Amino acid sequence: MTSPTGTQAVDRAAQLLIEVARHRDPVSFAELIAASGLAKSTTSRLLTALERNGLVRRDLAGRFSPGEVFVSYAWRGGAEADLVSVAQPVLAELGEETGETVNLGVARDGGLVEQIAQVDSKYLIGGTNWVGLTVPLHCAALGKVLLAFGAAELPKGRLEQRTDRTVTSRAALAEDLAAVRERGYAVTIEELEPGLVAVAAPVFADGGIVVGALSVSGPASRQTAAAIPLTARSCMAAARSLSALLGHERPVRESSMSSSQPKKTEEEGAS
Amino acid sequence: MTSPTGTQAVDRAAQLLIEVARHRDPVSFAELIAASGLAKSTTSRLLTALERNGLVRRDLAGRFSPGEVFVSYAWRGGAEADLVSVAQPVLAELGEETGETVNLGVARDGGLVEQIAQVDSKYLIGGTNWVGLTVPLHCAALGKVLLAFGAAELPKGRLEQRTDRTVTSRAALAEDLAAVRERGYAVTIEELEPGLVAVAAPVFADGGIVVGALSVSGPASRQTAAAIPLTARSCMAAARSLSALLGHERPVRESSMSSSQPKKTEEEGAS
DNA sequence: AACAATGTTCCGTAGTATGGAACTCAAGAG
DNA sequence: CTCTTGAGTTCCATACTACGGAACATTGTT
Repeated sequence: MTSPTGTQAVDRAAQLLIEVARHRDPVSFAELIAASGLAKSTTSRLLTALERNGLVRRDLAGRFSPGEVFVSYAWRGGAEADLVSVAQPVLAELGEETGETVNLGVARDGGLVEQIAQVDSKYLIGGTNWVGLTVPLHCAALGKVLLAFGAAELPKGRLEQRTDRTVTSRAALAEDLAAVRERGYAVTIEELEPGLVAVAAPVFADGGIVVGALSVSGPASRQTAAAIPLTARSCMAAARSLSALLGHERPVRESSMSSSQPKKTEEEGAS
Repeated sequence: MTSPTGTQAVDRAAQLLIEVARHRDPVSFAELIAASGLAKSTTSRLLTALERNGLVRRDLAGRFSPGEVFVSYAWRGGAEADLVSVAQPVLAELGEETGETVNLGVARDGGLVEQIAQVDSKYLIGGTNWVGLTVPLHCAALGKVLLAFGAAELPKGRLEQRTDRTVTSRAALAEDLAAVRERGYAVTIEELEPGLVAVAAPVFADGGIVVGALSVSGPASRQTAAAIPLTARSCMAAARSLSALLGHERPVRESSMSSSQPKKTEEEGAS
């Protein structure tokens, strides 16, 4: 199927590396041979090369885990920085489409969600800059998505009553979250701040893990009951395309590069 | 062990991948050519292969960042799981050596430190199981190390007074942290719980980032003023070897990638 | 002690990766 | 508008590199 020439060794090594990186637990040499279908000697040589370069590590029992390169990438928060930069064009497009304030949020410990990227509303009445701001999970659309899809956990203790519409009963919230899972998006109507309505949808990474959420927020005057489903549709579509960029349910890769790729005449924000 | 034979292509691809993973920002094709000293065509072929396998990603401007494989590893917390398993033997040895309770801790948001691995004391009077437990940063040895080395931040608000020896003044704590940086280890004497003394040292990952801390805790009766420096020495040694396993200050890896290296098979020290 | 299982090294050969050059595409310059 | 320049990909003959079977180490098992 995939027969791009001139990279057999690299492709094989990459497959071994992926096999190691995907598994939650260390992988044995034998499993790697089985998974790759390569000769023992070849596998050994490739793994030694990967190990020498710090891409895999071998434990005392001879099993393999991802190496220092992965570890340091993960610890220095590379994935989050990456998320922001990969997300930027998607946010921009969603902002363009809805005209409202768009945010990307991730879970923080302590029952909070932090907005890590934003595109400002096109209207004069819109959100201020929320980047870096953390808000409670239970009263934010972003937070509800993260809760609903298991990317965050409610803290113990009472749920803060931000407005008179904030849901503070855990039972009521649980129902709400079930609805979120079913619909695929969350809505908060004046639960965080009077007059503020937000819609959010989950962003998945390769492996189906929810890593964040995408939200569209606007004043209740614009985001009426009638408008919300439309906003939600756009938001979900954007979240899906972002997920795709992160490798979630990755589209079938072109087996041959010969077929011309669909041209991207997408103009990027001038800068 | 260092006999790079039969893996030229994989080594080159690995170096390209590392170059991409190390940089905080996307790397351009031209930079990669310069850094690797490879021919354009070769570089292009290798990068295409890495991209096809999801190890690197190419943005709209054609620059490279780490791919989905890295992203999903990082998001599912692979690094932390890895830390625990890599650390286990080191903890065990430190426990053997000191006889006291040994813990590995990492920073959590909200001014807390969580113990993620433990080796129990050999004595009857020792720690209970603290894995999963979180404690405030300012009154734990682990926490002080994380604070001193920039792996955690103090929360706003008052610092909880756990015992009458807990340091609750931010100024006093700052001095304490300066001392920690200088000595290379932190000590808490009955600051978290009466009768409990702990010593902790930082664990670094590749890149010099502090990812966690290693602690030895015991009753004040055993960890006397005289014993503490000795315990600290062991603790620091263990932390250093754990850091080494994570790639910190790893033995000289040719400064970057050796440029202008025509095709001479360099004879690195005789095999 | 002999065996079994697991992983590494050897080595001749086949076939794969290599890099210069040609080519494509896009963006400025004239 | 055409010409030029730069960035990146594809092509292709060559020869060097990676391949894999088998021998060789190294441990663990009966």
